[in-house]
Amino acid sequence: MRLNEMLFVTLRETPAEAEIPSHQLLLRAGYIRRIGSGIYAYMPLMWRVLQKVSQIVREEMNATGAQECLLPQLQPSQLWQESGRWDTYTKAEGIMFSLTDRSDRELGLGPTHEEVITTIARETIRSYRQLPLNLYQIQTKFRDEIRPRFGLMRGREFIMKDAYSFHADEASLKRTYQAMDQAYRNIMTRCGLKFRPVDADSGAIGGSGSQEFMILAEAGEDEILYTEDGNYAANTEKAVSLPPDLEDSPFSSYEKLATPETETIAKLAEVVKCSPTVIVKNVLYEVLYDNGMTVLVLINIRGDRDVNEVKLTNELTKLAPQYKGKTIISLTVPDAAAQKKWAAKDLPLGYIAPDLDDDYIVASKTVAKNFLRLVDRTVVDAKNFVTGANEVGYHVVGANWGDNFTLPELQVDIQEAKAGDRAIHDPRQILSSARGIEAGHIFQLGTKYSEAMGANFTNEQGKTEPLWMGCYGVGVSRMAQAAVEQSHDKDGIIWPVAIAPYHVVVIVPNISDAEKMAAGEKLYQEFQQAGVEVLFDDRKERAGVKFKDSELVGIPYRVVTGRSLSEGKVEVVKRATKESQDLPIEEVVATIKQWIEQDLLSKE
RNA sequence: CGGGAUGUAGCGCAGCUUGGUAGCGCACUGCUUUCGGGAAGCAGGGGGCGAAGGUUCAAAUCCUUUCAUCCCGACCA
Repeated sequence: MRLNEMLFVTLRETPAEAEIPSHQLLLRAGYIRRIGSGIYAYMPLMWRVLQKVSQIVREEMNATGAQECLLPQLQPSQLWQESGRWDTYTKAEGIMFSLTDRSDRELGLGPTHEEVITTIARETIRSYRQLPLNLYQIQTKFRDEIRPRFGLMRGREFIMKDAYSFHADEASLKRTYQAMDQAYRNIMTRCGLKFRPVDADSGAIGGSGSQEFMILAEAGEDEILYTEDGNYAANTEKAVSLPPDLEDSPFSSYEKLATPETETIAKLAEVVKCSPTVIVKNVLYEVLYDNGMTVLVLINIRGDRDVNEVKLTNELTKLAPQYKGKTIISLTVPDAAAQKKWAAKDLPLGYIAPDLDDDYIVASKTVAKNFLRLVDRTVVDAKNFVTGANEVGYHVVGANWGDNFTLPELQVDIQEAKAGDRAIHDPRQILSSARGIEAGHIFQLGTKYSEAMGANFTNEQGKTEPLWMGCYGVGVSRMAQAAVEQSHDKDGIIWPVAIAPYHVVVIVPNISDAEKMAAGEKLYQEFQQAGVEVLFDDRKERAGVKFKDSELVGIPYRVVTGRSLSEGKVEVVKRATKESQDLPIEEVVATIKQWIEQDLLSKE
């Protein structure tokens, strides 16, 4: 491609809207343009990058025997009502754009495609003989994100590869899950990315096991906890750990103490002179289920630990049937306004005890009359602990379960693991923290959707059974930006060769120099004939502008028909290292072609 | 949804306090010189200040409403 004929606009200054390097660089180098919040146009160079990423994804998927297809983005609400996700996706998480057509039919713009694919499966899969199957597509997804951010990192419209597999039994599902795990590792590696697979929460997609592929970068939205031995890595949302040991309580007898102005754990620990680990913290949450039922949740957890709301949400979802609900609409710490709706009297905030009386709640048809009491495992064995006295300005010390408070029956793990905690698999290993960008996520769905939607097959024994399913996603556009986040310098982008929009840029420093222009033109033709993806900078610009642009845009190899031309040589510069050398003009094409081939091979 | 901030030319910004009819840098157009690290000079073109309403002789500037965008938080009392 000749730059002179291309829509090629770079910016000298960073647009104010961009915060992180990858977003700034993609805008400055002219790869993307913002059209609305979380909505971007992919310009010609970006589209080439996205197609390269897609092609790598496609090759790795095909290699596992998966088949590519294309599913509709416009999806009837009926399908989502069958799976039970219409309400959660349009109301609770509010992540699905929904619309009504001229005949008053409700439709959603596909944020994901389990419903569609399951419909197809139930209509077409009859027998175990057709299994296993794995169907995938690469397509634009729509999600009404709460807060779109960082350019392509979290957009409301983005490109995703999603795959869905169907199986006769769990063992077959696990085999495909393993194959996908390997395919995803291959994809990330081939794209030149540093990544880490981690245990993950399944979220609203549901199902049992799931794993995320995190691209390591400081700007990542997720925190990863891992051990140096390589045997454990998990998203903080999901991570389990052994907290630091309990310290001995300085109290041996039960006593009520005046502790004015000790609403926070830090202040309390200072005033009563004890470690936060001997404090039992009591946290109040308010959960709203999909049937309109509000339940107040009282959690007892160790003073030095925080509640992991993802874990809590999972526990509360399990308990939903108890309140005749199916899913959670919202989970909040009730503020003063929220408390007014159900509190019979002022709560002793900051001084709540595990036995906070249920008469604080004004029960009604929509508010459960008792607190849902959950105790985190961190305080089940607490001895002589410190906790609130249900009276502003007072705490109790030397308390024990059984003697002073009833240990709640529901014992759960809802503490948030932190860097520095010990690992469960080997307590000698300490968890370290890193930040990552979630680029891929694979799930073992099990029979959740097939059961809900009646997608059955006949097994070898002639029995009707629900299909086992898995689903597997890759954020294609997110991965492309993540690559920039991971690979850039002060001058611009440094694309991994495998996903660079072009491999070589031929620069003529001054197009009015006929000899240099002719040499550039000849090289451009030769690169093309050799099948090398080449850009030709034949613009009427000064040399400095062309050099700056080539670095900003991040083309891996630069060839300059410049000063050394008189000796029959051209300058070749590697973008990543800025390493420069003069090569005889007749050897350049073959040499660079070989470098590119090596670059691509070494990643496979 | 809450909090913070910002909307003035394609991009980055000034001007608003103290109303007087829009400006700077980059980019863009033409010419001259320059020509391997975002050139210099000269001459140009483009916006009516996010939108709507109001106050006023007069509004980017003051008031009201509204829309959009960005950032932080979605949290333990």
